[in-house]
Amino acid sequence: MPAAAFDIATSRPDAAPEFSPRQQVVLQHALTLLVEGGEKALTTAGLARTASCSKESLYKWFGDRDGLLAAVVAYQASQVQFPSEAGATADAETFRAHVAAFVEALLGVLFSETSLALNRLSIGQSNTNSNRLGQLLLMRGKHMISSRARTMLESGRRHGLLKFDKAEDAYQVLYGLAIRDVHVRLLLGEAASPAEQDLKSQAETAVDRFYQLFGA
Amino acid sequence: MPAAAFDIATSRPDAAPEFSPRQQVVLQHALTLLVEGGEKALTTAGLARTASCSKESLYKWFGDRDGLLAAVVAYQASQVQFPSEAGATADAETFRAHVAAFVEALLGVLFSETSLALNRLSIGQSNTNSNRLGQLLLMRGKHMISSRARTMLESGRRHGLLKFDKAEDAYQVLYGLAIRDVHVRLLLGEAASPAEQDLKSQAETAVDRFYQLFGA
DNA sequence: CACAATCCGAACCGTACGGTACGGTTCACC
DNA sequence: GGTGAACCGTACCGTACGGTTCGGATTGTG
Repeated sequence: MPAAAFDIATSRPDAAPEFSPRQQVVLQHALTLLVEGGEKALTTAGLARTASCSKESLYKWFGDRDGLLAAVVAYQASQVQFPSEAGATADAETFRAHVAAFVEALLGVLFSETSLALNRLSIGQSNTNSNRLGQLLLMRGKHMISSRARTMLESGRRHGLLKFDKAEDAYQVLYGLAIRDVHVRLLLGEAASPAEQDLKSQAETAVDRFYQLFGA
Repeated sequence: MPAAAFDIATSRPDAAPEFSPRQQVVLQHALTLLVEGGEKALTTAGLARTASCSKESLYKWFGDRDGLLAAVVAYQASQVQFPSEAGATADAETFRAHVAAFVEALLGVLFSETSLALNRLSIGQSNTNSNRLGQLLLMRGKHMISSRARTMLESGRRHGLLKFDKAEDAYQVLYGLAIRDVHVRLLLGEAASPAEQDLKSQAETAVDRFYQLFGA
């Protein structure tokens, strides 16, 4: 493996890769290409042309094509921000609103074109390359979010607002209630129905049902 | 488009493609290659060698590579069987068991390596080729199953065992409770946890929660 | 100005794979 | 036995793309 390749195994999950501004611009172009045309649209020559850089620079910065793909995933993951635990769980009403906001943000991220494109990319590669991309996406994306969610839910349990045994299970149910099969259908290229595009009400319904199951 | 290509647009969703026995053997080999190595492992030359047929025959039967992929999806879809509505909803107990069995079968299909491989393939191609594979998989797979599920749930409602407004919504919730994010995690290459491999108890828990939400 | 580093643009190479052509074999049917 | 269709195996072609190399332009530094 080239020394300049973006190394996943040794990089800490929370260590920002810190791409240079120029590199970030290039990665943004790569992301655009990916969103528009899928993986086969992201060729080294095409990216070099689009981003007005040389292939030499691409290989210098990212090692090889796989390194480039990994960098794109890492870059996008670093761009995604979640509303942080604003205020330590005041009353029941605001906590519930907090959960709903979390779910809405989750839907917003998962249903965005960029997230879909990266998931498609990682899934398409998941049985090659010892599956580096899938691991990266899971670590930087899903596991990150799920740990955030667990602390939120456990905070609700501490305050007697929720009741469950394992936070992980509760989160999984919340996820299932919110996402259902919409994610996979979008990944497969189906368009979201109008109702499914109304993230706010989708989140509300999911939280309603979640409280029916886990409300104290 | 070659005349011999497997045509999706005009084929009825429920019309069996009726591949010849020889072709089915070849498609089975293709499926094996796909499961083992993903899309890039399924080359026309490789399939010809593995299945002991000539590339000329492949192109004669399936038109081109896309036609081959479509044929693989259609073939596998035709292989999947679901337990049919056995007996028209006797008592509450057996109906609930029926629902649980349905969910367990659903989990069994979605988590199988072949289903995962085909979903990975279709998702990977979903932003090319005007997305033929995704459409096919959705029509032959998900929509097929969901219509089956809706009639089952509506039967339960008619007998006063369930309560919901729209069967589609109820099914989506049942799906979400059962699948949660496991499907996507498997698609990304993560291994299922031991608990997630116990389909029967997973299905039971999901049905429990479903009844908490929609039981009459 | 001299020097080094960086990077762009373009040309180039090797390879893998989709698709085609063709000779030879089997087999059903007359 | 003769004929034709279906098919196998293999060789072949064109192309697209990953990766490398190189000349020249730009920029920064003492």
